[in-house]
Amino acid sequence: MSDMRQVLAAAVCEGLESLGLPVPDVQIERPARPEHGDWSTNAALVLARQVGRPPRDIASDLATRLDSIGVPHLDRVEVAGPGFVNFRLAPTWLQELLVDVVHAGVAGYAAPDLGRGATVQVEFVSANPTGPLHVGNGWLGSYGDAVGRLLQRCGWQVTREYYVNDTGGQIRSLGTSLLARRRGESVPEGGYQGDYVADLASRYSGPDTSYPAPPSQDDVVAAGRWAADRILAQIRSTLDRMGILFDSWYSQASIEDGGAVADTISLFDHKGLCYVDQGALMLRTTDFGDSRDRVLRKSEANGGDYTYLAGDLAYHRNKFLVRGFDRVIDVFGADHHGQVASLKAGVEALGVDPGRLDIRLGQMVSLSDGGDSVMMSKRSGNFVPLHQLVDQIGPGVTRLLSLVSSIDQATTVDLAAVRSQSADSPVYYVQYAYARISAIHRVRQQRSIPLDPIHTVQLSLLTHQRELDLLSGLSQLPEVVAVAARELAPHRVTAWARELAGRFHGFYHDCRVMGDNVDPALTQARLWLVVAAGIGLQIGLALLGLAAPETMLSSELPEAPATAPPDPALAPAPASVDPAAAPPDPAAGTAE
RNA sequence: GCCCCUGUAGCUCAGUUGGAUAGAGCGGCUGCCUUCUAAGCAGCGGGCCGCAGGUUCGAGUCCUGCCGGGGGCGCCA
Repeated sequence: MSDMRQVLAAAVCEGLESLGLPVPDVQIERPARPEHGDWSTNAALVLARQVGRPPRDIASDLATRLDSIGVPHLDRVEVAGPGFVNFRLAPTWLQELLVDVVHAGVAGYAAPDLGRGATVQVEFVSANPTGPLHVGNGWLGSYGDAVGRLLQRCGWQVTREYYVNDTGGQIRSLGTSLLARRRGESVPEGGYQGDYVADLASRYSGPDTSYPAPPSQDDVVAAGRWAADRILAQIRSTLDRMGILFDSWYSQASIEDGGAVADTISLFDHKGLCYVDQGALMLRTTDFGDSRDRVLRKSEANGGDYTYLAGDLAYHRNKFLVRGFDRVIDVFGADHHGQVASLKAGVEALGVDPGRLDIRLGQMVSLSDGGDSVMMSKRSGNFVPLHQLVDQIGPGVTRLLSLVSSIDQATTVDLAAVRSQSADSPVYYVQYAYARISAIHRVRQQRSIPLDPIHTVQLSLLTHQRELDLLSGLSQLPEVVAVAARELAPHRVTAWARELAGRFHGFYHDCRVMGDNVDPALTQARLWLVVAAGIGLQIGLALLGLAAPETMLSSELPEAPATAPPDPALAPAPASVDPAAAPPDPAAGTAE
């Protein structure tokens, strides 16, 4: 596998050393403008001050030296601008890359082993089962899911987990609301007002509370748990539709019932980190950077229950010390910002290196409908549920919409605009490119055109700018995947996939693969280029959790696009292509 | 008051550890289907990258200060 950046970096180092110059942090970058070459380095600019010579002098010395070193594929070295050294490569570079892509296949290309088998738990969504998911849950859901796919591709052992908050006051409140509805009474202040509660109440066959006596605590909890189970099933089904998958659903009640909260607190106590203040049991989180100490167990006057933090720390003790994850990523909404400092402090108090805990806050998603903002309040029951949006625009469009921008960016979803533009969604742009690739392979088979083994094909015929642009796009995927995984930023993959689809459409338009006017040798080269583009798109689409459809007929475009559910089989689909032998089925392994 | 995120084209957003003349989609206008799907391609128009300083050979990107937007600072979860 030829990593051009490394090859060039090594050459630049060698060149500088042979000139007797110090070797700085050599940066090899891809210039934005084609006239600046395929790659460039700023080494001369960085060195200028240190050495006390004009940057262009250094650059031109370096350029002549590099010319004589004999770097593979290097066509020309030029000095430009304030002192850049620009590299222009021969097309052989990209033709060789094509072979690399085909050999590596979907499973092997752009799969840097960054995790080296370390375990990572990604916890996300974790919405309370007291009502349907809202759109914001969906956004962070596809984010967490995509992060899981990315890390998995990059050599981590990933566990995606939903923490089910199935205990405590919210469940009681849900039970109270349910029973009130069942008796035909209005839901009490602070209860859950949504229609789904009335709906559930009509189906609840629990204790008959139609008699005047008030329901007991047991009745309330039983009703609440019953309702939470039903709601959780709905949540699951919505997430399934969007291809947001979990390996584990972890019950908060199971933690509390197992006594883990008490165990965790006694662990703190043994370390001398606890004290009692006004009847409440406190944890010295200020010892670990928090702005104030936090309550673990409320005073008797306040009910004497454990706080949410105590449960959360027990849960994190479970993650790090019981299940032993090397790394934990918590994906929260920005409205949980207030708990970050105490959670991090508490984890450190457990004796865990806080660097192993990564808390990612997703900024808020707000909705508007043609300019009027739409409120989202679960308790009032006045909000747009995620499943409704999915019904309207389809899971694929919803999913990609949530993966185009960074989660650091607060977004406003204009429902009116999204509905009217869903047919123009970038997801179709990318999927259509894949469908075109599939169509080319279908037609090839229909016309009984053979696909010769790649080592017998004249890839040097691939010199059209469109062909080279497409290959250049493919060459960027490994670094895009690596950066996206490092920054936990799947939207970078989205940007790449759109870009690559664009390059493919351009190629498709200008470069006919098969036909009477096309030299058969060129057909062969282009067919392999199409195979490679398909591999790249499959990788990108799988990372984003989107289907790679073999056909998209415009007659099926109508107003309500019913996108097939995304591939549940996760990232690297096992569609390896044997480059030496038979023609591949471009869509193998990405079935629905 | 303090903490986190953020301000880029009419709208929604990209912009790779600071790189050369800032990009895409949508919307507007104009061309291109006898060929492997026009859900496509090509072109035109659209910008004081919130403002002001600073660091640097070089700042949309880093630092400081203002201005604007969102979120958070519970014995709630």
